[in-house]
Amino acid sequence: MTNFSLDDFLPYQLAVLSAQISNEFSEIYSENFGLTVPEWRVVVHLYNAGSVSIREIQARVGMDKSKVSRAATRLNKSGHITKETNADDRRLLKLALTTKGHALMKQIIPLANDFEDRLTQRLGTNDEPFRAMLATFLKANI
Amino acid sequence: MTNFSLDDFLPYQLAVLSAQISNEFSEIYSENFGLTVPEWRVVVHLYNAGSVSIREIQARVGMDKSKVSRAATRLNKSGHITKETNADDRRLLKLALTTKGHALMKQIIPLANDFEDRLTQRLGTNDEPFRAMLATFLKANI
DNA sequence: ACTATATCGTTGCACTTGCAACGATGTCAA
DNA sequence: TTGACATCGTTGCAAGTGCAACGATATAGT
Repeated sequence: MTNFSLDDFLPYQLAVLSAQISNEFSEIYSENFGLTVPEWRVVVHLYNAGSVSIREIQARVGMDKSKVSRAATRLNKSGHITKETNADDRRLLKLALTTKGHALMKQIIPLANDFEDRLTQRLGTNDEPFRAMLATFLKANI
Repeated sequence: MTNFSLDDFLPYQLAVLSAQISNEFSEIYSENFGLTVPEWRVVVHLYNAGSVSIREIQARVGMDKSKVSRAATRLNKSGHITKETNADDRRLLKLALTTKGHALMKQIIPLANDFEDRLTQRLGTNDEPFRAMLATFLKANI
């Protein structure tokens, strides 16, 4: 009789932990600002990267282009981002934050940092090595 | 101007890593045995726990009861598990692996262990502390 | 210039998901 | 026993998902 424990299985552990933390944080930007996870990711990337295409966001934050496209449509309708075609290559879009979108980020960032701080406290002294390993693992796999 | 890097944000890192590893592993049981993630979790838990209710699986593997219910229906139709009502409390079901379901697990477990070994190799010497922290974090949060 | 090929963002489709509502069953107090 | 309430598993529904196909645009070879 072969043994197998789901609790000790790394893919399962990661899925549970990731879902839990993601839900905790998404409550913050969902309840306060009505954002979904894909919308949050798009907005953050635009905040950092300025004016970029759908394709670049897709490659950068690991979401299917249809997901990015629909998130961008919603954000555009809600007035948080602009969508214009790139004159140099008219297949591409140029997405960018509006003033309203920028103001939104200014509000969310402190909340995100607070959340991150609370996570750090939960990890205690293990925080630094944990993050180091996460970074290493991510770098090796992407 | 406030700064914020998605790459260093723990919820994002965990989501990306978890999705990637989960996809890698799900290819194994999806392509070889046609299982979905919820089905895989149900089958594993039945393999470990014997005869249990939907409710217990829900609590144990962190899935909504409707998700467990639908996975159980599919597994029942494919002949991998049995569904009978619990005589002591007829609100409850008793789910259990069939011979076919058991044989399936016997095939998958070695593949799962192989996958876990390859993950361990990828983590290298960081494997043990990484898992220790994961376990601690999970225990503190569930 | 013209044709074949590639890339971009959108959309249709089938499927999954979470949530609420439901019927069925059990519990407990009056 | 009866009635109020709780719990179990299923199902309807709206929303989200990945994937493939599509039109529009760009590129490269001839």
